[in-house]
Amino acid sequence: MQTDVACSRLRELILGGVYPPGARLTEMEVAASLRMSRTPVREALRALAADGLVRPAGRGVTVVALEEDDLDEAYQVRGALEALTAELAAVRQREGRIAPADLRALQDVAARTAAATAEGRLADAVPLNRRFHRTIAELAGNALALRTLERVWDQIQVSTLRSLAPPARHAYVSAQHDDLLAAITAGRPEEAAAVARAHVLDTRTTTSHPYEPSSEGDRP
Amino acid sequence: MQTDVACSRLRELILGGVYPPGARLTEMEVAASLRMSRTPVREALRALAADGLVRPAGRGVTVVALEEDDLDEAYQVRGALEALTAELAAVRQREGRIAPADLRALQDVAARTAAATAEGRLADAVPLNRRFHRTIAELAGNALALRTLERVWDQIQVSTLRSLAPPARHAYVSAQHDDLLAAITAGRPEEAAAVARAHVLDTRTTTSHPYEPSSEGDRP
DNA sequence: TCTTAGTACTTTGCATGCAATGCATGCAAA
DNA sequence: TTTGCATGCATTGCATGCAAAGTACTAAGA
Repeated sequence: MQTDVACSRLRELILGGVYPPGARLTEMEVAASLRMSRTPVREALRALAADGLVRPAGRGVTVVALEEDDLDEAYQVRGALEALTAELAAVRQREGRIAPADLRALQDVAARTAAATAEGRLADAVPLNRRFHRTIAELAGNALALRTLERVWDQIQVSTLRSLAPPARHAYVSAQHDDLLAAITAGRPEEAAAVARAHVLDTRTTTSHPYEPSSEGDRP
Repeated sequence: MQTDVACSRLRELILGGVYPPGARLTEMEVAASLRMSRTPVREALRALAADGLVRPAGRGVTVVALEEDDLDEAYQVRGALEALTAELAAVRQREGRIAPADLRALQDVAARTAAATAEGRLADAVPLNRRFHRTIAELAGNALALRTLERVWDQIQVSTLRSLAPPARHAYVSAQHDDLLAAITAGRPEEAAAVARAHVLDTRTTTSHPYEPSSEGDRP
């Protein structure tokens, strides 16, 4: 269907930064550029709004641009959910319910992430990093958690397109990934949960705050 | 707008059990009964699908009917998120950032929930119970967590309409609520998180499994 | 120059028509 | 009795027209 086409196409464009945070989209514009009528575009925009990628802003919609406070919230939710998925994955591993091939695939992704990170290939490292986290969520066997996390990841990704991770922290991040991988591989749920959450919150504090929010009036 | 009307009206009907889990809805039916054209109905159905209340099923959509496995997943996510909101609420309380009036409102809801529960007024107790949990999530000050939890609560509510909580556990539930309230009031984040999560998972195990799923083909 | 009111235009929201799709029903044949 | 197929119909997907609502711009008055 055209609606799905519009949806995935727009998602790519937004996540790719072609439509940057704050950009305004109108039905007619998008319909013209995608060469379809307004109806499917309309539905696609509503779907993206439900996913939190755009939000209605008077006339039309704007690409979501999370404030610092919103990013804090997003990372808190992400931390809680990734702690859950890491824990569940570790439990499954402990109970022998994770196929060796799947575990090896995870280790492989981790290794490639570390390599890309170490060599400074950010264009590779960023998607690999996300894939590492997603693979864990898949191993957890909780589809709802996975879907929910995808939403949160998307929102965070859009709002942090400009500020790619500072290279100085890369070794540190890799070490955290290793710890998480080890906890899961060894089947230690509590440790996996704690490491995952700490890693996510750490990512927040080291990636962010280009300026201090200094308590100004922040009601939209 | 009519779309919003259709959306909230349908949400009521579904959460109220008028359209029971598994019920099939077609655009034309709904449009006729709500006396509007198919276009806003169509958008409303898509919005509900994004919220997980209905899902596309061949022609039209069906009201979501979570399997036991799906309910397990939903409760896991709910547990993780409510642990987060309880923790955040306790932190805010500890830091004196919760208005005394808000805290009293929470205590009030807790008391009314306990009363309704003790007196067996299930019709009151169920919405009050949800309101208790929602009030905590509101106190946490994390809008994303609140929105996400609303989604999960909705899905759970739809799928557990028939099986109202077994009366035998009511005293137990009230005790757990008291513990949670106490941990938040005293500003003890770790304890609040642990109690909240345990309470949610406990709700799952005591509310559910009317029959053992015993691995039969269970497509309706 | 600043403010205000009026007007015109952009853009959305909804309805409806048309075409396409997929499912059900019935019939025929094995 | 069952399987295969064809036909008809219910239902959706998309386009377009029209009306309403909000916004921006212009002009006039203070």
